[in-house]
Amino acid sequence: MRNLHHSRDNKHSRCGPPSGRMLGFIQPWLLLLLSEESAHGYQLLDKLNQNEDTRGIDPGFLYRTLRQFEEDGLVKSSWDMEGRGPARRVYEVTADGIEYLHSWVGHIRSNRARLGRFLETYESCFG
Amino acid sequence: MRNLHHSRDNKHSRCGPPSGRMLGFIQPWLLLLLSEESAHGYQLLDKLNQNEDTRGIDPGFLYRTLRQFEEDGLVKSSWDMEGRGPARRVYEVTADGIEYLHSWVGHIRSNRARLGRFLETYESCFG
DNA sequence: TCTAATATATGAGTTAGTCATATAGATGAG
DNA sequence: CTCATCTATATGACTAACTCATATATTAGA
Repeated sequence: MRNLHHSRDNKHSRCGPPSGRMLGFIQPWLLLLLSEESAHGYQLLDKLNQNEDTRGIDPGFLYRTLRQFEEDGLVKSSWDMEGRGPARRVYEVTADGIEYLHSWVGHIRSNRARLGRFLETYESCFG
Repeated sequence: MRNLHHSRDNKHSRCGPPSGRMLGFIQPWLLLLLSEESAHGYQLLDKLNQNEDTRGIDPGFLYRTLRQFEEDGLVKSSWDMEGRGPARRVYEVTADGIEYLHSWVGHIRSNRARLGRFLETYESCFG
């Protein structure tokens, strides 16, 4: 054991200690936020940081993800030169993006159910 | 878009399409199964393949994970030479392993809750 | 004796996400 | 005016967590 109890001071282990964020969790949030209203990266970064569940995302990851979304046709972007500060690249979700979000939600539901089944088995063994 | 709807025929995308397994999901199952009863790798592989939620795991990954668990003190192993076929390395969970499983479950619960909160937000926007 | 099942293991590659850092325009303090 | 800071986007290098392919050895059965 040693440091394994505590999340991040553990350099050698490859067995995925209970810490860190779930993978592939930010992306559906991005599409969902963009479904509510179009926004630029920095704005999305702000919104994600206001939600405890999505806090602390790496900006580099966010911007790259948005560009990838655009390459995949899930969003499209345009420059907003108005207002103060440097130009913003404003993202808008496409019909494909919304469709994709819907299918993503299906997988989220089934993953949630899977976690539930694990917990049931756990509880029938302990507690 | 294009192939993005369908899980795996998608070479370029980095945005995590709704497909594939959740990361870090097999490991708590391993500790849980070993809490129920000690077993060797091949046996665990069998049990995982009988559960739809954990089916299809890579044997190499399983064996490496078990060795890592042992290095971290979560399990301990001994050789079983009896019976037919080649020798089996039998794993037994340790007290640390069980403690670790409990803390893992805490994170699983909170991840499940997070998915729930995402779905709530999604449903308040669509459906 | 050849094939298949049981059993464990390693090397190489991929993917997703992190960390560090670069760049640049706008704004306010002194 | 100029320097620091905020806003905003972006890239390079790295790492962690798997996946894929393959190696190896023992035993059982056709």
